[in-house]
Amino acid sequence: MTEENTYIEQRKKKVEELRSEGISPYPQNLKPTHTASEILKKFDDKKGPELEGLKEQFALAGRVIFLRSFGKAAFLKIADRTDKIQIYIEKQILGDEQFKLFKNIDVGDFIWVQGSLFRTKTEELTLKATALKIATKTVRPLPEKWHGLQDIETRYRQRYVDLIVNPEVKKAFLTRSKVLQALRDFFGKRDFLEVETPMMQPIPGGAAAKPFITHHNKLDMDLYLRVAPELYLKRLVVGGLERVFEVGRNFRNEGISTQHNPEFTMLEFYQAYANYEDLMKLTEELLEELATKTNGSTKIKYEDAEINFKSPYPRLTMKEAVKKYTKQDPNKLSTEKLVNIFEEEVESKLIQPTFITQFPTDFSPLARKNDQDPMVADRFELFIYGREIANGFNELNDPEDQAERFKAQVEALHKGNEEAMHFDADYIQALEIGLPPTAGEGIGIDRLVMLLTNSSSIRDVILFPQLRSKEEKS
RNA sequence: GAGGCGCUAGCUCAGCUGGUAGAGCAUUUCCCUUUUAAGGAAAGGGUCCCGGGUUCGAGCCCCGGGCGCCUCACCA
Repeated sequence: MTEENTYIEQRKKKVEELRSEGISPYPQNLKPTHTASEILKKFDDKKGPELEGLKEQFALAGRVIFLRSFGKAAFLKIADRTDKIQIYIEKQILGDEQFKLFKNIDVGDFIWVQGSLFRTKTEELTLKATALKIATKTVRPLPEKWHGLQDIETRYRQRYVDLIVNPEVKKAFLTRSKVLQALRDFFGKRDFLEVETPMMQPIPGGAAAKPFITHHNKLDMDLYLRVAPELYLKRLVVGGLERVFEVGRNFRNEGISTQHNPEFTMLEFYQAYANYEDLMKLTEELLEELATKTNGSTKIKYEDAEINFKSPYPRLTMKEAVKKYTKQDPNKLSTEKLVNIFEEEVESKLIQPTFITQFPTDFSPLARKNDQDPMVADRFELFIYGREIANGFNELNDPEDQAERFKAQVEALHKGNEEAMHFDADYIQALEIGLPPTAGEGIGIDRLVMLLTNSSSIRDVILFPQLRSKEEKS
């Protein structure tokens, strides 16, 4: 049971009133002929007299988001998926019976209206209703019109309300959708195949992260929610799918923050015969395209910064970056110290898109060693606004080397490092069948969308972010 | 996990030094045929997050708990 209040009681009474008059509060088959934006666009430049000369009738459907009544006339606004448009109601035009029906309508209800167009005294394009139907009677009130819904917790828990009353929220998710569409186009054009690999994996792999565990009853086996699709995607390259990409959810059993949600969306792609330098170039092209398609420009505003996605992006080795941004001599540092100092002192300074290359091999168990310096891997990460956005490298395709790396990981796992990788014998077998020279990359889509929508929290780009459940009273 | 801040009407918020719980919007009723935060008149609406404690008396003070946000830690 949900909690009741006088608002809901009053509106449930209205539902009963409708029923007692033989009107369904939840009817079907009410078809609009137009959308709000179609009408607003098409008649944008038409003056009042021109509109009133039109014989055309327009049927619209949407949610009433605004209502102002004057006794025998009223203005209301309805919102459909495209836009908002004003409706004018007049008793004389609508007739007594329909006007009585209108009196039953509250803000929040869905209605269907038909009528002609005109302009009000203030030149607002408005539909003059000649017919009106209730499409869905609603019983719970929406937040008030000025302040809307501010409470962050309620916004996340009741995203459906947030989407109705906070337009910028809808806009962010439209942008997110555009990003996904654009990146599919981008890889499609380049002959990449979109694939789907298991989210439930018997052996978690592909990233250093603590997995969620679940259980399959019939098989009586534990399964892990994937922390990355990487090892499966490379199996596909072994199988001859030379260019693959997957965009989908990864799950990591870690803390939650403005940068972390337990389930998040990752793009991973693999290209045979490419190397990590090719991928840096590809990444530059991709980000330029995504920024342009979502913001109309390669320059975007993010918090206090202006970020320019125009390529090329500076490339620094990790050691060069430490040298440039700190007072440390990178050659005198241990591998661990180097990485620590990089993370603590350098990352936050990488505001404009910057590639950092040559990561220590010890920290890159799936990456191919550099031919000149086996201590480092041919790997890069892309940082923007101090955040890691992408991670790519030449794939390690030497099965013996990979087996050694797995063994080191398993050792770490046994020492209590819950994020270390497991030994994946089948993956080694796949490498024995043969992975052509390949480079691969992962891009954190949520974090990228944060940048493109100027969102400070990952929760603002995930429709239903993970929250602790509240005590249910039901 | 630690610290800080917050939780009061459907929504947004006020509530002083502990003394009968408030406003705006919204709702209900009445008036109102071109409004743009429409206007006028009246009315109703509260588990002050939860549980203890102190007190003659707690929204306010103390203790414990819940949920959220932020910072840090953790986390590629």
